[in-house]
Amino acid sequence: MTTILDLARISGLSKSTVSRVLNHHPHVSQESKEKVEKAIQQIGYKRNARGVHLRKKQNQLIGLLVPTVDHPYFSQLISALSEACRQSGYETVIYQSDFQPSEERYVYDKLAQQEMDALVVTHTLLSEQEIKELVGNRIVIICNEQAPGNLFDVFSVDEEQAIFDATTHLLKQGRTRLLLCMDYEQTPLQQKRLCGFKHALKDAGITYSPDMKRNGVMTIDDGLRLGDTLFQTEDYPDGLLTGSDFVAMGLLHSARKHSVNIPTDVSIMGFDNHSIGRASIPLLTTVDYPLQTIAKDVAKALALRVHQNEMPPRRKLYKATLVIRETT
Amino acid sequence: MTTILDLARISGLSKSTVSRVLNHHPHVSQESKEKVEKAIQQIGYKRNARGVHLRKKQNQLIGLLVPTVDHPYFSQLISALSEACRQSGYETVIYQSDFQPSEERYVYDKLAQQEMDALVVTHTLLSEQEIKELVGNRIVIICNEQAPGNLFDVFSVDEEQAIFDATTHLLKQGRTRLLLCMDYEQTPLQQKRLCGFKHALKDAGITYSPDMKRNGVMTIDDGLRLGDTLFQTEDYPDGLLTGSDFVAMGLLHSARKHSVNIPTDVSIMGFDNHSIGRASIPLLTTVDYPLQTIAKDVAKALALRVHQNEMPPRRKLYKATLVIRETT
DNA sequence: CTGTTAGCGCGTTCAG
DNA sequence: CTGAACGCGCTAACAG
Repeated sequence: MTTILDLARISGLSKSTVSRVLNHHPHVSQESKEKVEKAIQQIGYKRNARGVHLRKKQNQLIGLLVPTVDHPYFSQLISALSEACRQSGYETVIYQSDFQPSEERYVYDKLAQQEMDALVVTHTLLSEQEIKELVGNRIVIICNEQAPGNLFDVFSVDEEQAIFDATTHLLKQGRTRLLLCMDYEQTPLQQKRLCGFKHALKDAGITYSPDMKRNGVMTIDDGLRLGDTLFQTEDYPDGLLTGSDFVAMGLLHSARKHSVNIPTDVSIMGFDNHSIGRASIPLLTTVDYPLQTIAKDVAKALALRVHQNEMPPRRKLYKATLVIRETT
Repeated sequence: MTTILDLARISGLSKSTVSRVLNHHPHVSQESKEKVEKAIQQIGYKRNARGVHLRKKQNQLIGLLVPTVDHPYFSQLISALSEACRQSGYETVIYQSDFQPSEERYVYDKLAQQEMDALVVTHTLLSEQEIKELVGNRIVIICNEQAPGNLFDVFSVDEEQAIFDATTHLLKQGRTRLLLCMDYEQTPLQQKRLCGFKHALKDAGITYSPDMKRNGVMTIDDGLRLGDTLFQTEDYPDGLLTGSDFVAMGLLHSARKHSVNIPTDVSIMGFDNHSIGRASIPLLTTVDYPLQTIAKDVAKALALRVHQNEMPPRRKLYKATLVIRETT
């Protein structure tokens, strides 16, 4: 491998002048520039990023913590965030926690060890305090996960309102025996959703009971299984609220298999506004949120903090909207 | 930020002994270990990865080049590859080329500049020679993209055979007016598929004509649009081969909308064996391949080459299998 | 078992 | 406008 020292020798200039040319500094003579350019061509020089990273104490890398990439919600999020970061000059490294706190801690440790300039957290089982303790003064931004925002910037959808609206929509159609499908109940996000759900029920004068929620439902297959359990009984719910369009697709399929008519017998509400909802029969009612906008705001905040991290944490909520189609 | 020099001062040892403790070298006294451990606790030392990377000329980072992450095939691939790499001690940074050669070149340049230890290419518009020219002796592995394998390791599904089998399956059911849906025809992978398609047709005594293929079909919405075009005419094809289960879902939906019966009027073949195919009506016939196995083999090859890159390139083909359900 | 010494490749003062 | 010198934080000979 060749270095800027080789360039210096060949061009007859010093290391520093070569560096200046490489970094397009303003005050270098045209002559020097040309000499260096020629030397670069001559020996096929390639800059060594690792030297730069050490010297500049930056590596233009953003960590992205997700539970799993193989889920339409997270793959959309990764796509948007990754693109937005790249536009701000940062590449994205993916960390999958697989819902394990131990894996999460591992990632925070990587951040503390400066494997990346900042970390975007999209799902966590730890509290802000716990995270803070692990990462110290390094940069963390929380995206679409519920958190108080006392210690870190938080950009997220108002999940409570989203589920409130969705629930209210079902209630207005006369549905009363509702079921809320969640993935991991103990996460703050799911707690918020449960809150919105209870709130809407209360407003409608319906008393909430714990069997109106279901835990561990996240994939198409989960939806299929849940539907098969539900629809083989006689007193299945008449309104199903899911946390993902894919779960809704599973439920829809199962309903049809059991000759349960959608939406006559049961209403189904998706979540995420994935394109699959435009190819389902009947077309899927779902919840949409401004993912692109969120991603851009996160990338902006990231760039800002990398440069200057002494601001107090910010918090921004985004409004979700119902996309009413045929399953409700 | 504290450094190993601080640890050395506090523990009364030298930099090197501290480094040895940190890296769990065999020959260090219990006493030294304890001194260093104590110093670490005392000042809350965290290793600076960037120093290590420069010194070791490695950063335990694997690039993963995909056209887009927001596609079920690629998000599955990323998930599997990312997990397999992590098990080999490598993290994964995602590069989305968005089907732009310019973006691709940008990534190869990053590799040449040692932003990562190696690159896994899952889709490319450049030839092996062109890539080689850009990356020099740095490590590239091609995964599930067709390539001769003269210059790089190639691990991929036998796409030609896969489409040959799928086509033959349709032909055996008496389908004769077939249509092959592809994304970007000019990629080597699509060329291989087209090959398998033609081959099967020839074996059945059917002459291939260019209107038996369709370009630019990749998403659910593409499938919906294509179906709407197809099914509004009278002489639509009676066998549809797709490159993705999602495209198949779009076609399926459109068929139903136009009162075209599946599989009576038209057979539809998916690709990828995504779980969505288990929630479609009718259940989707599709093509399955051993993604986990491929990912593990890629990760192994990666680790091998990082350590010793002087082997000749290897090539391994994996067999795809038909999953026959109800749409054919 | 430990300390000394030398870089890894680069950007950036500070003089001139 | 340019060069000399320094150091980012760490590992790895080599000698003892």
